Amino acid sequence: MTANDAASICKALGDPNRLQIVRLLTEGEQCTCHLLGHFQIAQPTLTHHMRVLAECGLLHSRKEGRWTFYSLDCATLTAFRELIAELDCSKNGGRDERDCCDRDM
Amino acid sequence: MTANDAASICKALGDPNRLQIVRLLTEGEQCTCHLLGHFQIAQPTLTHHMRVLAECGLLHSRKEGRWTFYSLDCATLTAFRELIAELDCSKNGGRDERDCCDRDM
DNA sequence: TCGACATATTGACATATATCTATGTGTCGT
DNA sequence: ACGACACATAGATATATGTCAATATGTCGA
Repeated sequence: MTANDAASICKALGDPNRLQIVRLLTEGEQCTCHLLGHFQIAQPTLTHHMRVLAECGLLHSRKEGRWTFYSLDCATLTAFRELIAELDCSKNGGRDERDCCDRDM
Repeated sequence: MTANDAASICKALGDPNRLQIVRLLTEGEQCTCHLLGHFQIAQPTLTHHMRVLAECGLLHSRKEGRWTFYSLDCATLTAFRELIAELDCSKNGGRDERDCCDRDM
């Protein structure tokens, strides 16, 4: 996963509704109409959010009759979780101040 | 950390430049001018990005003479990492299809 | 076949965002 | 005191985004 891929996923998760959608999907595959019951948004708005989540690779969709079932793309989500997990702060404060502009620019 | 806090952080990390800034800061505290050397953006643009990252709690800033040093807020970052780590996909496909609209809406 | 249902698409709109130039503010060295 | 430096703020602009109403598409049951 490239840094740009990760940024796209972060951007997708940057809307509270979309983050909640992903959290709901951790419980398993769900159809649009079921998800819709959890939000105060119109149906086309939810479809828009599902598209954003799908375009960055976070979702699978599957049609069955009238319904569309969405589920998390485990490979993408796992790669993303690992990238975020690498953002550690254990080195905070360890940088020598003399490394500021006088030396580096 | 509330879901809205997490969404704000995701939104902040949803810009490729800002995600890279956070990655650079995992190496330790750095001043604006040093960070600026890594990007093709104007200085006010970088300041804008630093403000976005600070407003969602990801950064500390410290002034020393002419310089402003930024570092990661370890508490916020850790809480965020844990929330993202909880987005697992092990239950994918476990939902009974009969649970769709007929039953739930 | 017909109507109800589930979802997708389109188009519009208000707001948010990333970026820049110009300028302001505070600090340091001389 | 003065100029250079590091950074912040203000204002402008083009683009992106979240939302909805209206409509289209495809499916199912009667």
